[in-house]
Amino acid sequence: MSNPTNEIDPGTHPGTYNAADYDRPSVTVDVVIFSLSLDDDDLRVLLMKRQQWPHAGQWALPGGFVQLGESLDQSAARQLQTKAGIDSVYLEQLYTFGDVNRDPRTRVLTIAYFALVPMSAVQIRDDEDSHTAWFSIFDLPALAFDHRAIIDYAYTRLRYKLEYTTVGFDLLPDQFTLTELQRAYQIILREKLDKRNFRRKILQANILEETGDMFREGEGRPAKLYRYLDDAMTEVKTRRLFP
Amino acid sequence: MSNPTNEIDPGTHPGTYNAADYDRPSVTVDVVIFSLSLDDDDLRVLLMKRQQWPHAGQWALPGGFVQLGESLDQSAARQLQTKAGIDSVYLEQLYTFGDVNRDPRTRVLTIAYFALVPMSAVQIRDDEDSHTAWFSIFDLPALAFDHRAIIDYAYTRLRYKLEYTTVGFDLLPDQFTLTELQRAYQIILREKLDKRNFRRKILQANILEETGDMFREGEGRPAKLYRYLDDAMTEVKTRRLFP
DNA sequence: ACAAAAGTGTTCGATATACACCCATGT
DNA sequence: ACATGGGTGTATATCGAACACTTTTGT
Repeated sequence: MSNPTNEIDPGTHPGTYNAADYDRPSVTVDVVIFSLSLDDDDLRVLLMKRQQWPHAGQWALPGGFVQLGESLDQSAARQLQTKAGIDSVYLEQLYTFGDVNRDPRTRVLTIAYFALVPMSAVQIRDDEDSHTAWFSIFDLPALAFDHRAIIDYAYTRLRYKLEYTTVGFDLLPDQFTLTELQRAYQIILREKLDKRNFRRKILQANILEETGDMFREGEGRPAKLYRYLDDAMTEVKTRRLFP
Repeated sequence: MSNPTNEIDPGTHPGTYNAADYDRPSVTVDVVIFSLSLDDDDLRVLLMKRQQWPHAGQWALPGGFVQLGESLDQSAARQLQTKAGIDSVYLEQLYTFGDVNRDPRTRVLTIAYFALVPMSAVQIRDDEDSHTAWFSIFDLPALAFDHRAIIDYAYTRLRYKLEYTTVGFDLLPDQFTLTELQRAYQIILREKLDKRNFRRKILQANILEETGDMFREGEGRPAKLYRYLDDAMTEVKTRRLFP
């Protein structure tokens, strides 16, 4: 595992060498873009169909090389813009995948990000280009590279964060009803939540304000619309939102 | 931010190109090695003094280049072995730091890891080589690169994980008393815990077994020694160990 | 009038928190 | 005998979980 001729340490004991002279892996960023479809109770991920070797014809996460002049966060944001036309959404670094043979071409590390985009912001040219499409996280096709593992990891993190942060709001449009919010939680957590308990807890957390408007659709009593108070902390202190 | 000539996507739409032909950053791994000194109520980090430019004379995290033939986890484990002589400890990937100018030499990403080593496993040649030393996390010297930010991030993660996992045990030797365990928690969380409540909760969690031995030192009643049940889950289900 | 969705309180069990004294040993 | 650290139980407050009916609208 240890290769003495390559055992150089730029961080602590650099010799008189040029860091750029040594073997370097290729580095990409891949983004797991989540969105919610409340209509059919589905959590979806954006995938792109590969056109070339390796894994030609398989679906893969949107991603690309990290350029030398951009930070990792910038690179991930650029993928969102260029691949999905999405701007300024929730974006968080997830994990760096670096198994030696995860890419057959050469050594490629990938820094995985996950993004949450509200349904309303989704204007992907989905049909214009059948190489880009949304897939249910509960029914994924075969995926290129280790992208299945990356998505699984991202979904675990999403469920986890939902319990003690307010990331759920990033999947909803600016204004939403409490029923919509509850359904978002139910889809992601895959469990039914009690309506009264849910509403009490979310309102007691003091992170929502009524917009004053109402949402009417079809029959039934109109629902109050709420807005997320952005200045509310995103970490819900010491106690979980949904323990 | 977007450079069209470099806008190639190996993950999704690779052209007929060689991934290795494009600009690649250098990639290192840096490890935040934590240890506890129960004697003086201190949480410590292992640092190494840099000998060369840049930041010569400043302290830095142990780390080094990722080699093409090793995974990231292997690379981190190798740093632990070669820099600190430590084997098989708790080791977890933390975050990848990739700001454009974090290293003045060239573009260098670093994948930060954090390690928890029990006091008993610490046999660093600390005085033999004054370039390696332990520092209190509460009183750090000036650090090279962005290593201060990396340590801060690692400490936040450690405190956080302590509350809902059992990582605390990885900082203790194989056998320990409940008082030692409580002090470990108190040092990391920086708060005093109630003795009775602490003991009740940790014992009710069913993750410890009595070794049968007693610990005697100086005056006072001897204390029962406990061992961590390794087969106990490390994630404490849905409820926090210390809410 | 009725169907459909929004909205609303209370009870009960579990858990967290606060708190003070006796026990076993070394000196 | 006393100093030192180990070990133990109870009462109260808070929080989570379970549970069903009324209100407002469209048709």
